[in-house]
Amino acid sequence: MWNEAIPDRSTQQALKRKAILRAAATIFSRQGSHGATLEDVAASLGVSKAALYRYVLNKNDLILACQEEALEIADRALTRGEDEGTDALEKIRIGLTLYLVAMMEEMGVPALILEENALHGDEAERTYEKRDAYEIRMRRLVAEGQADGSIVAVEPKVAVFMLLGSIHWVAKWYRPEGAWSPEDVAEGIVGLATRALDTRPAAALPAMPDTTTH
Amino acid sequence: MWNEAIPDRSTQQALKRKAILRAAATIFSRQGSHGATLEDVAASLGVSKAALYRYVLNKNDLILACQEEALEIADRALTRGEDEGTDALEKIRIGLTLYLVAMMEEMGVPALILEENALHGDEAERTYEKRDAYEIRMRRLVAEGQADGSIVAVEPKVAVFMLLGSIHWVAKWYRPEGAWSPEDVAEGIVGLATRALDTRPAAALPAMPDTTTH
Amino acid sequence: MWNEAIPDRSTQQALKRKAILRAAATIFSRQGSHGATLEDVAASLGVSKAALYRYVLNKNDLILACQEEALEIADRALTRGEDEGTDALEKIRIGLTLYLVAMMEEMGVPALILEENALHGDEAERTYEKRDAYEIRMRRLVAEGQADGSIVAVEPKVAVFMLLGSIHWVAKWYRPEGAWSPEDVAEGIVGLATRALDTRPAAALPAMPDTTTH
Amino acid sequence: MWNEAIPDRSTQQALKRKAILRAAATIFSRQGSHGATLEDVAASLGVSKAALYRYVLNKNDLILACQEEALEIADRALTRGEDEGTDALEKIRIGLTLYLVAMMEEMGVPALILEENALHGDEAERTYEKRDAYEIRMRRLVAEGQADGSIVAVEPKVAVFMLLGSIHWVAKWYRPEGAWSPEDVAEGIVGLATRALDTRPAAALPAMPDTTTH
DNA sequence: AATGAATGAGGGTTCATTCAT
DNA sequence: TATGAATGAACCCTCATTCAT
Repeated sequence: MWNEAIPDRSTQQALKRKAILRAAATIFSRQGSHGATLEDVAASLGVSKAALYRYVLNKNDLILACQEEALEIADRALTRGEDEGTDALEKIRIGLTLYLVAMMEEMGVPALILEENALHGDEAERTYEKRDAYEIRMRRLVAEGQADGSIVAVEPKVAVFMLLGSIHWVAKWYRPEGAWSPEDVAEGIVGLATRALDTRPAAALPAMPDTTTH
Repeated sequence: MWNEAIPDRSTQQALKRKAILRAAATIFSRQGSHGATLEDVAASLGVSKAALYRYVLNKNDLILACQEEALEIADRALTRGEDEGTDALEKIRIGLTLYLVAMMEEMGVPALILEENALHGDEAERTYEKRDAYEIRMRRLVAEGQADGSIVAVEPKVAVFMLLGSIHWVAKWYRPEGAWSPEDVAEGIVGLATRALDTRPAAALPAMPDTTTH
Repeated sequence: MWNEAIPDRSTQQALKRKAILRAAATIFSRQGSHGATLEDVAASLGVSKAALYRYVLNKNDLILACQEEALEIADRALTRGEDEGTDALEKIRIGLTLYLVAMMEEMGVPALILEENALHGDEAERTYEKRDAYEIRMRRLVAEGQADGSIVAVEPKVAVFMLLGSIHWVAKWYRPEGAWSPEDVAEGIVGLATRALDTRPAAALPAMPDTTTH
Repeated sequence: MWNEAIPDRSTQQALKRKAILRAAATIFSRQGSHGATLEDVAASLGVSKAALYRYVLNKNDLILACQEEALEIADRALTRGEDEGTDALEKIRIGLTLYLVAMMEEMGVPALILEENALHGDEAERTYEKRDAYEIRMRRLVAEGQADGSIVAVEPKVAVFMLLGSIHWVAKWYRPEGAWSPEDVAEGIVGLATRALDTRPAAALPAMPDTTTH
């Protein structure tokens, strides 16, 4: 009854692992996976480098786990987009917006940009496949939008690359300390990027809090 | 490996340095500056690692030079855009398109993406300033476009981040062996990205050669 | 009075320490003291690594204790050999045979082979001295055998090294799961090794159970 | 013509690799492969740890190479024994003696004793097979000797284990600074060990230079 | 001008050891 | 008493950099 709040051991473990992923994602995202040391990650959590190894197999495993987490968030977000959107463009808009917000909340970073040779090992193959699957899913939505009249005629691949570029780039410039909330940023950037595909683009776009520091 | 014509000594030097920058840019862009070794760069040129040190001070200098080169190309491209475009949106469109094409031709990569801590040293400060100056220049153009009626009302910062994200992301997916020429890619992606800002967006966009491998 | 059967605390302690030594000896003998981790030892006992520290000072102490145990077994065996053997060769034969059997039974390994730098600390000196003392005792027996006519003329040192090599090597090849019992092995290998010294060597040697797996 | 004596680059490389193997074998033999660090090996050659990596893939490769070298020496020695010996016992005697001498001369150690888990990787499997092949070859010779009447009736496996134990153990006690030359040691220990198998054992054995330090 | 060789510094990983529970 | 968690030291390995040739 009253020990509901006391998490058992395995929950503790999971929480700590989650915290490590979060810290790692932030650092990987900024410095690149090769430029980030486990020492960096550990220091940002106030623990020793060796302590990480109770929660993570090795650096590669950590990178992989971050990427997997991001992909799952992306997938879940897109699924909700498909459920809630009325046309394909709206599905994409919702999917990407939720992705950015969820990443910020759960991982502390808007997106995870990895170098080409960041992942290796058998597990990595499967992760790359998931990433490809996500892109294909997006392309299908673009094609769907062209069928339902919500999206203009463009090569779907280019459309998706353009969207993902805009989205992922947020990791390069967004600072949580700034004046914009995660929602501001997500709606602002996704609203703008999807306008490129919109067959009936609005004249005005969501306003964002003014700031001189950004 | 690097026998061109036989110009005088200092021209030779300059040519070889240029070749090194090109090779380095490609590799840095793919693997990140920390994930790429000088051995990688040297190997891609068919020379020994030690040979690089005749043309480059050290790894940091090499990274810096790549970044400087890219910024100069971006600046030159934008200047031509400003000269040739009739309204601000067109200036941007031309500036970005020329940037992508020139990068491909001169550096072998559509863009150079660097990690946050890739540059260090005194020289690096100045380079960061140049990069900021370029972004500010872009933002001014967006504001100009909002004044001249070619660009919709959006926070200029967001507009520029969205454009640069789309543009830089090309480095992640473009493969020169593919069916799309540098011009195809540049026009395709810039055309789409700038449509997001367009007050009078076209219904159709430039078609691209069909391909199943992309 | 009535708690005779219930071993008191210190007996319990001693029993567990003995079990740890046994487990450790087996693992050290196979993997070398440096190649074996305390984790390995603990796992083979089904306890946690930290638990070992209740019974053992540290890894060095554990190694030392194993070696001491082995030396005591060797000494006791040789003493029985001297008591029971009629000539020096027989004393040696009995001493070595009993050693192998006792090691198997008490320590789980036929012999403990340690690397040169396995032991360190002050205690280690005394252990090395005991080991030397055992070798000297063996050499004296060889000399005694040359006097009583049971052992051929050889440099006693070489004779002892040859005997101990044969004996210790058993640790490298003997597998308790195999077809040979500890007694088979001990009599077989000691019988053969001592035949090298025998002035009246038998034409035949003790037969061993046939096996194709060894 | 006159630069015959100047070894070309690849010969230099081979020489240095050989020197590394020699140094490593000595240290591995004394401290065990796990107890020896590459720092130890490098220091004994007066070079830096990193320098080793120009000649060796990694530590495992180094261990493997040492073992391979020892096995080749053993094989060559046994082949010469088979060529030169008149009966099987003499073949073994020659083969083992040459092995010990050659190991001392070429590797600086009389034998290489490795822990059970010293080798790993795909290559290791093949090395273990070679080692097994050598033992089988020895057992066949024992059987041959029982057929030609030179060797007494014993289980060949036990005979070979006893011989190899005596031989390998030399690594534990032989010191090149001592009064015994490699030949003294080899003939002394092999002479004694093979006497155990001899159907017509000599009454006396080769004398060895007297020494009180051994 | 170019290269092979060598090195020091740094990062990933393991492990003996300690400590709070 | 026993364990999970944490750590510092040590080791393997890589790589930017230098140097002799």
